[in-house]
Amino acid sequence: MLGLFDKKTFLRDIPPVGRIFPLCYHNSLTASSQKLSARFSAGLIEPPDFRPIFHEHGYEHKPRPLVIREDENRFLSAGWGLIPKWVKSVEKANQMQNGNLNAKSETIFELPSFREAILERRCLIPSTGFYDSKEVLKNTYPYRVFLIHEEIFCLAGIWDEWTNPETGEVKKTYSMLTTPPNKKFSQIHSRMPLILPRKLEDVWIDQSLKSQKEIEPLLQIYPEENMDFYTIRKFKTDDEFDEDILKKVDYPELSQLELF
DNA sequence: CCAGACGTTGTT
DNA sequence: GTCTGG
DNA sequence: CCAGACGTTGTT
DNA sequence: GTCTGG
Repeated sequence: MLGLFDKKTFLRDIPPVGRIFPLCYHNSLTASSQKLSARFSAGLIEPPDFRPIFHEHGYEHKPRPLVIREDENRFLSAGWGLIPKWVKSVEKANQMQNGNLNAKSETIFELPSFREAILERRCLIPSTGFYDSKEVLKNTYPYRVFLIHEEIFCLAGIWDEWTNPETGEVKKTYSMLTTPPNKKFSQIHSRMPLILPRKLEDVWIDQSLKSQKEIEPLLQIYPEENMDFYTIRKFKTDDEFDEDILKKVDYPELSQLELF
């Protein structure tokens, strides 16, 4: 039974321990900087070389514009995946960044990585649609998800600043909050980004809110009525500026499966 | 006290 | 930085 | 992005 | 080489 024969059979027949499942980590921001400035009443966009992003992939950690409030709104350039300021090594920082693409809204006030940021450093993550994949029979089908009545909307984020102990470089990073899905979204995924109703955008980045009691009521599951989605082509690497990711693509076998 | 973790996802 | 486990 | 896997058999 | 998972 045991011995030479058969480690691999054993591993395959038992659910893999620690198997990791997909997170929410594909986004887009296809608006021009003029449009973004107008939408958020903020000048000079950061990063200064911003151009519309058709497919942003979280594990690339590329700086992109967020919106924060100081005296007035302003853009802040940060990379996806929050590195807490207390992380001591570059190696740990990289690991941590990969693990912190999302922050679960249900536990965000307790966890060491997030509890200070949720009280003090909330940000808007402007988006023109995010992407998520549905898994069916071991295949993945990517979807574009968007709001029917709002070309540009905001996902809830928190951010932090970390100093690289080797180079002294200061890095700004952020996490995207997640919630359970609404009924419609649960067709494709079990977790959903926290979409902020437009009326709550100002409140979210209001720095005078500093307690769990005030902030917790903002962590709501976005209602499905204003959301829609459709299937798109599979993701590729280096397709950040490839606008055909926006196009609807049908998967006949998926439509077949959905009949049952 | 010191060392090590600090996170996300879902349940074949 | 702060908490947990040994 | 990077790291790691990448296969076969039959069915309690 | 290419795909998947994190």
